[in-house]
Amino acid sequence: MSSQGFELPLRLLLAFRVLIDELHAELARQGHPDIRPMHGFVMQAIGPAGTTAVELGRTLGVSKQAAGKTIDTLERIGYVERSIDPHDTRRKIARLTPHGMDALNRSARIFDTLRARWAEELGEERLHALESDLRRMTPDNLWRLDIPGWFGTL
Amino acid sequence: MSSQGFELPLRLLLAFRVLIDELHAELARQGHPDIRPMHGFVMQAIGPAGTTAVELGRTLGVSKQAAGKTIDTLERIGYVERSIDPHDTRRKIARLTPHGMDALNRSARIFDTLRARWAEELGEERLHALESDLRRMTPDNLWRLDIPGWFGTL
DNA sequence: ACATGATAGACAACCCGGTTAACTATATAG
DNA sequence: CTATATAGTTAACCGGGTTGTCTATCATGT
Repeated sequence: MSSQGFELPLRLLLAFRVLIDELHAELARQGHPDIRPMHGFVMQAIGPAGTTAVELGRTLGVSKQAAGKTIDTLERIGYVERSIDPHDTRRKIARLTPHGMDALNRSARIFDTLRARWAEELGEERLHALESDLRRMTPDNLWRLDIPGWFGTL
Repeated sequence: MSSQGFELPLRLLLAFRVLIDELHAELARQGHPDIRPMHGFVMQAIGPAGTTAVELGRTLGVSKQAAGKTIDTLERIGYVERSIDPHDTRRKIARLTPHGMDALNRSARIFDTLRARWAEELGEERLHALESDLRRMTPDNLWRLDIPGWFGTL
């Protein structure tokens, strides 16, 4: 009895949170104290070419309003800037500022070093197997989960 | 470049969400459509003996007010009931109702079958290795993470 | 050239799960 | 008996979501 089944999902969440927490501790040390856990993923989704609220909402699987709000806050704290699309004055393209790109680059590097620590701890083979197993059990598209509000709410 | 480092945390989150989503789809089919993703974990934390808001807050690592609110909603939807502690009339002990215990038991069974599906897909050895690796990389205490608000916010 | 329909964005009201601060009521220790 | 600690409640707020409604612009067909 006692259902060890709870163990698996909890460990997955915990592992995620541990990585995210270490990332943000390090990001804070490196000059990005204001950034919030999802901002890195959002900026990753914005990409180098920039995007609009509607597009961002589609790729993240949230409403355009939610995406718009997130862009608002990223703009407010200086990680994103908006400009109107000259070809379609309805559209406002959100692009990463240098500060935003810096955060994204640092996030990537920090994640890489965290992964390296895991590789050290578990061995590269074990870690590789873990990643491959996780890929097997999760959808192809990392972003679009088709679970409403999967971002931000348990 | 291109930092495969994002892959690991995202896959962990995704895997968690996939399990949670399947759990709640099945729970809804089995007569618990109103339950929310964290409620299962909260009820697990409440335990068979019941608990108070302050205690629950401590074990979950959230404020007593947050714990109290969660108990409020669980009470409203009929999964928990409160009664004053005769030995200390300040305390209100929240206990699972039969409906709540039913949800908890079903959750445990569903998680077990989901885990079994993973074992089928990956092989018991691989899954075991995965669980053991996750344990290696995460804190001992599954509940108390000491990340403020780790529940519910990315 | 113009009416019509689709699309982008903004705004409001709300939900959920968190936070801190301030308060009441009870218990306990000196 | 007083002082302090504790349990619970309430209120105001935040971050990230939702839906609904509205305006402005674009694109298309007659």
